[in-house]
Amino acid sequence: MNLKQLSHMLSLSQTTVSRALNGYPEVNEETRRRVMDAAKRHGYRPNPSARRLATGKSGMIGYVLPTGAAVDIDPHFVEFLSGLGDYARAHELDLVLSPADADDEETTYRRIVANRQVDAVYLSSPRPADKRLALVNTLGIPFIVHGRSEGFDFDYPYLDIDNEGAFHEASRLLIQLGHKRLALINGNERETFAIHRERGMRRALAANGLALGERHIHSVAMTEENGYRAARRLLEEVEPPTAIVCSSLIMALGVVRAVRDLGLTIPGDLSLVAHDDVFPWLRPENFPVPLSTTRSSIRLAGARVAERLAARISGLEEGARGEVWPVDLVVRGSVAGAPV
Amino acid sequence: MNLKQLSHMLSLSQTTVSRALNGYPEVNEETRRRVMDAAKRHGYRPNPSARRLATGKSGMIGYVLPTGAAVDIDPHFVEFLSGLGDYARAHELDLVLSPADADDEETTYRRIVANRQVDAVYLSSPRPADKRLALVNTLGIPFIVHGRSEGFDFDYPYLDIDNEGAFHEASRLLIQLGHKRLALINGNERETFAIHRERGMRRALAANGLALGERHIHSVAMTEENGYRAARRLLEEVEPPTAIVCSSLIMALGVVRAVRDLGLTIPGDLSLVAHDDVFPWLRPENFPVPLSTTRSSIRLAGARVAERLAARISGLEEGARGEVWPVDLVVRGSVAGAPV
DNA sequence: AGAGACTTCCAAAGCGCTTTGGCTATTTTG
DNA sequence: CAAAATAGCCAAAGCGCTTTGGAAGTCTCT
Repeated sequence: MNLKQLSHMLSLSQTTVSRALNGYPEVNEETRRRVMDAAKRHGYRPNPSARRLATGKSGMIGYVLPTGAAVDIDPHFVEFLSGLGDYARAHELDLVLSPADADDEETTYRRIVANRQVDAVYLSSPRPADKRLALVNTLGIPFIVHGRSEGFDFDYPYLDIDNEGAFHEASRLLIQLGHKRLALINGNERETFAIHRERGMRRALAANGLALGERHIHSVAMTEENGYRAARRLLEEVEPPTAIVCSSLIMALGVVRAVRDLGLTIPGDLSLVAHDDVFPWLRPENFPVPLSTTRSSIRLAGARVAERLAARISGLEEGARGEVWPVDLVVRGSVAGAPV
Repeated sequence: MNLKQLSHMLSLSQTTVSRALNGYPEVNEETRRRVMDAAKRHGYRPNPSARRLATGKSGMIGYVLPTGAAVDIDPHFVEFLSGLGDYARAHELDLVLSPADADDEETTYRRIVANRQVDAVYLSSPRPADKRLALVNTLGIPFIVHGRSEGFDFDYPYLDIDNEGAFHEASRLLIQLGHKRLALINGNERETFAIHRERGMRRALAANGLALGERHIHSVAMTEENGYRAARRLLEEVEPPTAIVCSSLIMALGVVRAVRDLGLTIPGDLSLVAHDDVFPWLRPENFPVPLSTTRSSIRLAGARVAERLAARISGLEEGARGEVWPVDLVVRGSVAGAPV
């Protein structure tokens, strides 16, 4: 059932039927009703390919997926996606994943924009002065960044959590508990979120006359193994830290293992706080010692990004509005006063 | 730069240029070269929307993503995706994720097929007599199932691992080590992979005059917490199992925690084997006691599915070819002879 | 040399929608 | 009451590609 057939049944022109369906004003309400009715009754659905060709709009949002033998997709991605899907489903928005060589995402961005394959894109894990962001900005496709960049002379729309605030609060708590030697096991130091977290921690330390030693900060890919290694190295120092703040639950697993291997205890010998993106399959309250966390649901962020992308596509949202979500500090058994 | 312009520059018809570019035989090789050259020089890329409308082919593969507030996307998904992307990237294939209400995926399948949004789809986590599979089969869109179903009177193309064989081998090993009370912590019992694993285990037990008691099998969503709970319940029985086979590394984390909580040890009191889909961020060799596993890279499976989908789209693969990959049994420190 | 068979190219008709630029009644306005 | 404005509809021109159905030119064969 296509427009031609439908309009023929109704003895109307394609123009009128199209307009009636798309809510244009220049059509009699009575006529519109007739059209809508017939459309529903016959299950007419405009052919998206045709509509695309005519309008240039695809009804899809895009994401360029960096891939490569050495590239691992962040497990957070799936949770974000989950939230995105929650919103997108209700609006019949599809998501197009365009796999790209991690070393050359530009080509792919250019392609999907030139081809008008998607109406908007979102970027994640941005870095300072991220080239993708500059690119997408000049290409002129609607977009939203999940996270933030730095060092641009233009503004851009983003959704981020208050990473700096979160780690500032976590550190402040530990300091108040008497800890003086804090350490940070962070994510990739080139990503903005990691920079912000470090900044928040340094700020809290500085405010109390403390500092984060060169050796007390590890920036690594967020795997269990890296968490373990970093923790081992930290705890085997001459003057080991008495508290660790860690950028992910997965790394925290490794930290816990290291602590055990060394015959230490949490929170007796070491206080531990980690950031929790809220995975359904790994929860901080179920750690051997319930883990204190800075918590922010990445899933909700996904839903919000989808919502804002939809708004931008339909022109409801404009400009470079940045949105920063506060982060909860959830205190559980893994923190205690500094050992004497 | 569109076809019209390009053909005009070359003083050729659109027909000829189109054919030259698409490798049709009825064009002089000399002409083809000229066309190819000019196309490359001017960076001509056919507009996919137009091509789609004309051919009905979209150059994309689809996946219907079940979503909902209570629905969690499997973390395996991201690894599978990673593999899929590896292949797809090289072939400029994009992946369309269509979020669907988990209780009504049918509507979405029908939509993407009717709209010809994608050239092929893949299904994952199939169940016996899975409705999606029957649907997709009648809708006549090329597809591949990642995993297997059961109870259909038709064949279908799939890629699966030998879950039954894997758990058979794992169980056999444990039995050979003298274990008589084995337990299984499985995934959702309605999914075929879980059924196959249980079957493999039962077969190994039966071959040795043993059985899997009602109470010695838990089928749960694969989270750390569920692994913990199942293990607790198992180990607090009057006659607790001396060996557990577990369907995922994430649940195995919970098992290890339970064992510790109860003051038991691995492998002294309990031998443990888990299935490993090969996550980059959680590796069995890094468990407190290195974990024995049945191993199969889900990432490679993703790449293979993409490859086969591409082959089906282009007509290179036909029929209902099923492909079953063997699974490695990797023995590490978590298994030992049964306690006396 | 003329018929038949290739080879090589082209004009034009789709694909199914949106949108521009009228055209005809009907209503409003001065 | 004529002129102007408005409401409601339509024909046709895109969007940019593929593909059908020739047509013209070149070879081959008898």
